[in-house]
Amino acid sequence: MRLVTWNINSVRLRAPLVHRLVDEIAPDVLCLQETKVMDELFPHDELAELFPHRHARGMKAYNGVAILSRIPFTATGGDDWCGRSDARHASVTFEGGVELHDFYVPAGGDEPDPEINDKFAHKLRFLDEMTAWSGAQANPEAKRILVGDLNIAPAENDVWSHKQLLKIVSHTPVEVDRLQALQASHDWVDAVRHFIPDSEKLFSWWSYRSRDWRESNRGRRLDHVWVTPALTKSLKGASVFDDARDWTKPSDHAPVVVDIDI
DNA sequence: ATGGTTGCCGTGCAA
Repeated sequence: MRLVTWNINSVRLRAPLVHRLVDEIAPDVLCLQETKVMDELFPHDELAELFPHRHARGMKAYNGVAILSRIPFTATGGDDWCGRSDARHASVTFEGGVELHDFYVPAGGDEPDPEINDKFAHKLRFLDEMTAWSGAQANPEAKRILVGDLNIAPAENDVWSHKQLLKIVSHTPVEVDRLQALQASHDWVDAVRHFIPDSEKLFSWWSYRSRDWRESNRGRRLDHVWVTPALTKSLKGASVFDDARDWTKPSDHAPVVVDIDI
């Protein structure tokens, strides 16, 4: 299974780019975030030929996640978090029992202080709820995959400058601690760092606000693919498809690709 | 220290 996660930043605007993605790297399963469309308006017609199986949870203008697949699923779901119905989680189960969870974690605003920034407080609460959820079902036999835009770049080489980003939301110690607690709660394995060493800079997002994203390369690794230990031996490869960041009218995120024997 | 860009919607807000 070739699994791809991509913050597409409007699935209606960029449905043509999904076609190009399929032409170039042929995902079997594509997990999207920031679809920015309510379910009634999801562009099923444009995507049905590429992905006959689709599960979308969206809302108007903001957030929204979707799982598109060539492989059938046997169940679909998705929870609400922090008491809000803001379409940040979708899940499916494949034959054989492998669960896939697609998340869009709140970005958290600009000010990294939960006392004065409600959006940052929401982000921390969201991560705490995810950790409780993940830990409650932890089981060494379980075959689960967690992907998405987690809006945190945890390691020094997940950002262009560790020192300069320590007080920038997405790389502050308080968020990184929360993400590590989530990861520890089910012994989640980072499928991308499983193949690409920690010593290597690796990013999946580059701001629109730079003249030449590749030349300045001020990126962050915000998009992640994790698997439970029972799936570690099934991992076959991982990469960031940064070519897509150069496409016409690109998303500011690049697709993250993981190959798994399932 | 500042501003830089994008999408959706409606001319502001979130990223």
